[in-house]
Amino acid sequence: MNQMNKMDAWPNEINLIGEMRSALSHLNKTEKKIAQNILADPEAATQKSIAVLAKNSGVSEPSVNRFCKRFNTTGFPDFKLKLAKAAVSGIWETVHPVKPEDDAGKYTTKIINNTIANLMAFKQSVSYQQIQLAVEALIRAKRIFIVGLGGSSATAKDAECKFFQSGLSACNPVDLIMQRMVASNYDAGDLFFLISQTGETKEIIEVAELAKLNNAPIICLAPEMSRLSKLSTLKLQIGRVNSLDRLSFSSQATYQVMLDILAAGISVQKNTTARILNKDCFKECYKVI
Amino acid sequence: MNQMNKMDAWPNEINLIGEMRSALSHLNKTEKKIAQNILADPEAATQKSIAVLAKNSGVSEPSVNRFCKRFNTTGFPDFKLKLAKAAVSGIWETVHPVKPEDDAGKYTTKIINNTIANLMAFKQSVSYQQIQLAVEALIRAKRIFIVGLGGSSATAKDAECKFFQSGLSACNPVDLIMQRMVASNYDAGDLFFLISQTGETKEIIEVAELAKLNNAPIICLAPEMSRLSKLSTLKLQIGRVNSLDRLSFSSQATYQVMLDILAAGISVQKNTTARILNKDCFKECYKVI
DNA sequence: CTTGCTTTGTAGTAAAATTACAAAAATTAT
DNA sequence: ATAATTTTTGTAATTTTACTACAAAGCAAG
Repeated sequence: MNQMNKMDAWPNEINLIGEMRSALSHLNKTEKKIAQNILADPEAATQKSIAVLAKNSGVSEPSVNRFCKRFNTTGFPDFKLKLAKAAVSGIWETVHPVKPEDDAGKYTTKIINNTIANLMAFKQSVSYQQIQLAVEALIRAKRIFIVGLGGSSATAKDAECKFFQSGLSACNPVDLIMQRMVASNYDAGDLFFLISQTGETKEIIEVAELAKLNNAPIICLAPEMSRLSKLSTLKLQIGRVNSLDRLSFSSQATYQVMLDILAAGISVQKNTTARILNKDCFKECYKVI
Repeated sequence: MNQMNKMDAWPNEINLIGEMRSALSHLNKTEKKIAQNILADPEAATQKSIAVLAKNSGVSEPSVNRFCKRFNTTGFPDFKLKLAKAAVSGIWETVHPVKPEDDAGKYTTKIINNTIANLMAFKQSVSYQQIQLAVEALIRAKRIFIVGLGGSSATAKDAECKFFQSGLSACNPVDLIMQRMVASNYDAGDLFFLISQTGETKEIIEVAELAKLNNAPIICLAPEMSRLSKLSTLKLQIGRVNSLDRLSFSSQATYQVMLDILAAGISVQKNTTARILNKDCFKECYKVI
């Protein structure tokens, strides 16, 4: 329980640098001076006294103190502590773009950090209620049809596998004609689970429209405000990726984590004891088919 | 580079808690009191003043100060800073299991935090050199055959998609007979990319053995020391999951991130300008087929 | 048991951070 | 445009915190 509280408190502490960065535009002149001075080398800032930092930033000591308190810290020492934690975690910005001159060490670190940053953002934006509703709907459904195209086809396959392992009847039609067939032949108890990273792909929207014509329930895993999202009964929204640069973005992992969460929810809700992933289990699964 | 140096400097700073623990037996009475008090809850210790910590430990303030200096710190504040860093890194090692009584908020938080913890651990254990070698091998290959079964089938599909988008010739045979066919008909320039979360599944090891018989190069994405790993030419090793409990583990996301890293590496290496993920790109991709 | 060494604590000092308040800047109303 | 009000920033004093010098206590060897 103590552990739990610690876990809830952790990301905010770790992301202090990220918070400063994103707050930068809303800060006034004096605050901006301080923020920029710290962000220039956060690691070094943790070694400075308030007097030195104030002088370097060209402001007074109380200004630095007030600045610290604005970022949910009790004062300068507490701020430095949290800054040190943030510096260690390495998650400085929301997105570190991969550059052509990066070596293996650099792009590896960047991709991992970006993924973590995305997950942290996701954690803050995610709606537990929507997850709860989705879990209930998935369990209630007699058949679940999962559709994802292009980059999301792997995610769809993953969903099929995870839902199936949780004891649900999940099916992932891969070809377009099959998808349309399924969507047009809605039967009571069917549920559509549509996945799209853009939420705007023509073909998946067609599937959604067909399903909607038959008043079929649709759960979507898509960015908020997207066309697919608007067509859906229940929206599991994931923040739109900031950049379209394929090298840097790593939101797909977030989609996969959402599936992990749903699978966990299903198992918890069904009071299923955790299933062990071994050969016996596999045999058992395949027997059902 | 700055990033790099910081990472090199890590262990000494981060291991303060470990250092204290291992030094415990060589410490005298007073020092031991202090160490035990700090180790009981390092996180809490970072919030205390030297006076409080001294009183709690039943020693005087200068004793605490001297204690700090013994651990290569300039004094108490510096010690606290390093302690905080160490405490943060410790969180990454912890995996919190999902429990049947957890509500949506709790299991969601746990799954996300576990995934982040896995990624942090991955970041520390990953070999840049192996990634570099894998990227080079992938680019050199004329044809890449990707195989993943069960839970890894989605990851394999994902790999196919990502490699293909990076301009490589990737193919993901899904049925077993096709996989064996491909493995038995090795041609110069072929490369096998085998994915397994256990590294022990019989069917994928068969594929690896067939490929090995033909002296085909094999890159594997599997836990270290697994049978699959031993059969491979180049090993992209991902730490084995601590627990087999399917509810809690979330290492699959780590596999996906590894693919993101490889895709980034391929693009960087090929000096490809980042490809924009839009309809035009898709059309272009399909033309190649 | 006393001498010399090490360890620990006390008291005083220095440094660092915070608060209270006043001055300056910015905003609003006249 | 200017006076009044609010907000922001800095100065100075206070308080808290950490450190140092030195003395006392504990311990070991002669």
